[in-house]
Amino acid sequence: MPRPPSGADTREPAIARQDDTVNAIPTTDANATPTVNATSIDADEPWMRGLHADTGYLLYRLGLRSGQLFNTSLQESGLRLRHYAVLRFLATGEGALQRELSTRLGYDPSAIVGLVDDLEKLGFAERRPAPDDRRSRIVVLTENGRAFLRGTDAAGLRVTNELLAPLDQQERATLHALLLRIAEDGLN
Amino acid sequence: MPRPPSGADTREPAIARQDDTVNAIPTTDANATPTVNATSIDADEPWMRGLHADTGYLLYRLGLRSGQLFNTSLQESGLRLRHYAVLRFLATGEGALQRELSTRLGYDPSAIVGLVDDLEKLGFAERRPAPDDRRSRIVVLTENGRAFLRGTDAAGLRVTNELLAPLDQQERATLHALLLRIAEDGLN
DNA sequence: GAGCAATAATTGTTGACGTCAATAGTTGTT
DNA sequence: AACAACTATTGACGTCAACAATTATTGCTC
Repeated sequence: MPRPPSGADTREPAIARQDDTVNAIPTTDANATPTVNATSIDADEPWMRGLHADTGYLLYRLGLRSGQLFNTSLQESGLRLRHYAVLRFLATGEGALQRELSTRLGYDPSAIVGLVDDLEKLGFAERRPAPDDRRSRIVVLTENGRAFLRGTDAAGLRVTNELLAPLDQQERATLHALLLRIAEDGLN
Repeated sequence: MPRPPSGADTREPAIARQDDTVNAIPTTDANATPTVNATSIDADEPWMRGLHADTGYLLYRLGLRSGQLFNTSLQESGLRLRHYAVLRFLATGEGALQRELSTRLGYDPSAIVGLVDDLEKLGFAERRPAPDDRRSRIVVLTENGRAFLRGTDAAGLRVTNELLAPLDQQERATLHALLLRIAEDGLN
């Protein structure tokens, strides 16, 4: 049983397709690669461009690397990137419902449960009953959690620095701005 | 036994406490949060910035989204992003050793095995014995594989377009250039 | 020319992760 | 009082990355 990549992701994430620029195809494929030689068939055929020609793939790959860097930098603290994300989110406000964490961070509600469990176990966060709705729990940072964030802030910056090493300050700023535009688009 | 954040990715199972910075007590939180009020403590403290202030985290998150988009766009073909990556890599050259695929694409050798298995099963690629080293296998694109790439190229472009929707052509170019610089740094 | 370290492909295992379905407790509405 | 919608939670399934171990093979060395 190989790997029939059957259903997985989900239902139609509202793919707003737009062929606007798809039409703008090269049209320069004169040589139809008769034989399979030519050590490096330069990208005169769109479908044989290198992967790095694709911004989407670059994002995918750099995202992986970024996540890995974050995780290794966090590993001695016993947390993972997702815990860190929750902590950082909690630090921006005044505590949040688990539901809120789920939608804002993009994690499944069932994932939030485990993450908050871990954070609670480490004393970095607490669940408190919501006063107005007994179904909800409000998750708040503890003083320990704040201290932890203070302590790992430098490490976080170091990771970002390492990742963006080849860029100067100016370029980092524009990169960040561009990424932010994309991220906010999808209501992340 | 929910999820003790113990050993996972690598060694260092230790939960590891860190008192180092715990001593570095606030100094600016005059109000020791006696209650849980104070609607929004503005980001005058670096460690309570929003997550989106971190380029690394943005990359991580957008990488996820990019991967998902790619996968959903590919799912009807029975392949996943990683298969597509292999195909695209094969298309750039003249076939490759599995070892080569592993190092260049950044996947574990054991992952390559399954990927090539699937591609072979679909008739998109073939394993051939390497003439000079009987340990190695050379993986080559079949004509079917080429046809498949031609067919899905438009879909790939559509995905990238959707992802980068909020950016105009100029901005996409600079984003791509910046990402490429980063990617090539780590020898991807 | 027989041993021996290194290497390529492979198998198997483990933990993290995303998705989905189901359930119990709760809320608001009718 | 009944019912639909919602929150947190549990459990299951499949994908995926990271490793360890194994087999076949190579190249080196003594």
